Amino acid sequence: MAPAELDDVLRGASSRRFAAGETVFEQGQLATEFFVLLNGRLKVTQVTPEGQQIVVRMVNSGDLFGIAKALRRPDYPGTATAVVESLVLEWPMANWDSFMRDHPAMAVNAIQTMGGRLQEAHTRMRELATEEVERRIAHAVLRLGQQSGKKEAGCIRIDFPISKQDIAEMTGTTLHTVSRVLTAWETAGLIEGGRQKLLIKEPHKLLLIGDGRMPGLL
Amino acid sequence: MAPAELDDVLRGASSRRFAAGETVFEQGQLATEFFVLLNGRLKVTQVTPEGQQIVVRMVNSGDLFGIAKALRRPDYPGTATAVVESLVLEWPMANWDSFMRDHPAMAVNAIQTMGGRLQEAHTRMRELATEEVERRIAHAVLRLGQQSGKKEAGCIRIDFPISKQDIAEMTGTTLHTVSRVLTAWETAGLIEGGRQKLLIKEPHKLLLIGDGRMPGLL
DNA sequence: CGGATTGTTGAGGATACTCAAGTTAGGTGG
DNA sequence: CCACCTAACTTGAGTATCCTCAACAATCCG
Repeated sequence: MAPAELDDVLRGASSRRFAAGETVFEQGQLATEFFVLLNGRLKVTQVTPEGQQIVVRMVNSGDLFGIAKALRRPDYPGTATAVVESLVLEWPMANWDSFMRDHPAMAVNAIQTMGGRLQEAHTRMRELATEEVERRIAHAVLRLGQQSGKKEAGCIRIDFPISKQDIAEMTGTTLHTVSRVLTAWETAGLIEGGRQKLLIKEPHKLLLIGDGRMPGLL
Repeated sequence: MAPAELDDVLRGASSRRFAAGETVFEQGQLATEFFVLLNGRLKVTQVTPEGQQIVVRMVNSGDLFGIAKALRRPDYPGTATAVVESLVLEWPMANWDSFMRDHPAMAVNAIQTMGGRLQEAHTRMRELATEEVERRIAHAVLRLGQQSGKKEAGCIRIDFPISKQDIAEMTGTTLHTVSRVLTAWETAGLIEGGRQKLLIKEPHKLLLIGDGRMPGLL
């Protein structure tokens, strides 16, 4: 995008800071803004009518989020919560249509963002539909590592806090089952430091478990 | 879209007919075309490395499909099979970028198509993660009715053949369980004619089951 | 230091899968 | 038009996975 064009786009934006635990927007709220995450980490969750929660996705630096307009919805379909201190850029949703019209590069970008999400959603659907719990957890942990992990000498560090409850809500299982699985993995030396900043010590073995090419430790 | 613009778009297209059971494209194949379904009904499936199949979605008249480019993929991620005789319009994938660039209306359309699919994918994810089998089947059947059913005096007719295997692959369960559930529903008078053209006789009761506000018949 | 949140671990049981054997429906060819 | 054949479905029994319930332990945070 040309610098002049970029200027034009940024002129409409304002930035905001969120502390860990604060929410950027809540499920059901009227969608008055859309956002880009500049820095930090968010999780997007949904609550079912019965009160069960699921984690829809994690938002990483650079990601577009809260684009209810693209889904033709007046409200946000989920809640976005900062898991670490985060900085976001926000635009009035009223700008969305004109942005799409006047900046084809942004439209293409939006399409590709949605394409990526659609693929991930399909992957998770397939996992939920066909895989047993331990494999789903392996895939979820590996995905976290890929999307927001840092390599450290063959290991992968997930450097933001992720609770077992969160992992359960990503994989359609319970806190209890996640605890049992991760304990078994830690005992076998595949991972470490479950509580705050998970370290994947043997990504390769986790991958084997995820693909069902290794027995599983339960 | 202006008639002249539409003409321009249609010039690049060719149409093709598929008999029931024929495939429009197969998973893994190089994506050389994208499509619009003019008439008929398709299902899009994926096969897991272990050989399990899942139904990703049904394609209805007017739907855009096979848009691998929007997902930044060189190949089709799934297989599209005609479930009834179908007519499709196809364009060389090479036209995709120029279409998006030159016809903002098409870009907006593509975004909204993807938005709709993303929402459906999230809904199914949530169902798979939190609901028990009978409720998932209820939701899947109701979704089929909404997307491609015809109202007949308070009932809803799904007028294309749908096997129990297909429903199982939509809901992450087995043929056997689907059979037991549908048999129970048919006995209770909620549905009829499971084999070829399913008739939903009591959509309201199915909705109650889907939402967990009715005991379930297993 | 104390309360709250988060995680651990065990026992028991329900849901839904697997395996297995039969049945029905639908299409095909004689 | 009927007989046959195959694919789709039905139904039962046994069982595995994973959930629920429950009590306790550890960690975090002010």
